[in-house]
Amino acid sequence: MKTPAELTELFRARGLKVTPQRQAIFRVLHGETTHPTAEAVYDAVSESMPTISLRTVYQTLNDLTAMGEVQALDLGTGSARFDPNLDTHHHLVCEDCGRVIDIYADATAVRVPGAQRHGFTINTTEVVFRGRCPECRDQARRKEVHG
Amino acid sequence: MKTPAELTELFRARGLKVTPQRQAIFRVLHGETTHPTAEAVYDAVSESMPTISLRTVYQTLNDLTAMGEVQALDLGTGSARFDPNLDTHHHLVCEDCGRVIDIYADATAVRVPGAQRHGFTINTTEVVFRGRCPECRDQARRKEVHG
DNA sequence: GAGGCAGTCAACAACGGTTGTTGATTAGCG
DNA sequence: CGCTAATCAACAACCGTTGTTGACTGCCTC
Repeated sequence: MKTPAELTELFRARGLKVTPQRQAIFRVLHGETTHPTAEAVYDAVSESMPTISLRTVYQTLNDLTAMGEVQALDLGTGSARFDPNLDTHHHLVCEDCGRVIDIYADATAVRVPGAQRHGFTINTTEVVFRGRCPECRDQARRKEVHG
Repeated sequence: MKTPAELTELFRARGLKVTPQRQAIFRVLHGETTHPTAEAVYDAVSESMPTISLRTVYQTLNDLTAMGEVQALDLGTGSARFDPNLDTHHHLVCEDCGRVIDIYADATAVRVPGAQRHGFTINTTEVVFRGRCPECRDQARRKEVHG
């Protein structure tokens, strides 16, 4: 994603004010690779700015999403996740803990055969790999042994 | 998906009773290709059985899901959708109206490169194509003209 | 064919994630 | 400097889904 400085410019250009809260959110998101939920962003920002409200975090994340600077993901983990990675990529999701990992795999070969297109205009192709992360697998195995 | 008769057997084998409500749900789902929401199933069943409760529909759909006889899909359309199609297939989703269409496309070539696997055990690979159905596209165009 | 118990019902509450609202306060930026 | 957006706290509400209760029904086994 863009740097906090670049986002600052963008917000100003859009007539949006660049508040300390927003800057703090920019900083948290920048370089983030864990696809945090709004709640997670809120927690992270709260460390340096304990008075920020969850409401404000949602607001700013939605602004960023509307501007296309982050991507909102619904991966069926209960809550939306915000992905600062704008490169074309896919996702690997742990079915237990909900952890999300970026995957760079070529999916250009996967197309909808014309006969099945039903007149749709197709905009995006997402691939979601689901499975279990090592931690959750170990935990499950440990449970089995003890059960 | 299995026929109502086969599902009846399965339910009995599991010690679950085959009530008229459940049979009505079986009948609605059988041959269904529209990936209905629980609400939609409820509406459909209500026609022949006006006293059925939404609660019961959820219960039975969850039972069927647990038994692997339908697949619960979260495609980011706000509510879960139930897919009676158990063949390996993918989905085409209208970003406007949420309509879902089954897609048979070969995605076996799409794999997670080993280096990116992070030790995950990968169980499934879902491909979701997003776009607009003809109806929603026309509607959007009409709006543009008038706007 | 009768009884036990799963299933169902209605009605209601509650959940979790997210958004709306209000009214007061703060502070960015032209 | 002042306009106005942004924020805050506190609360309510939304939607889809699940839990609960207590009474009733009817499937299925024996």
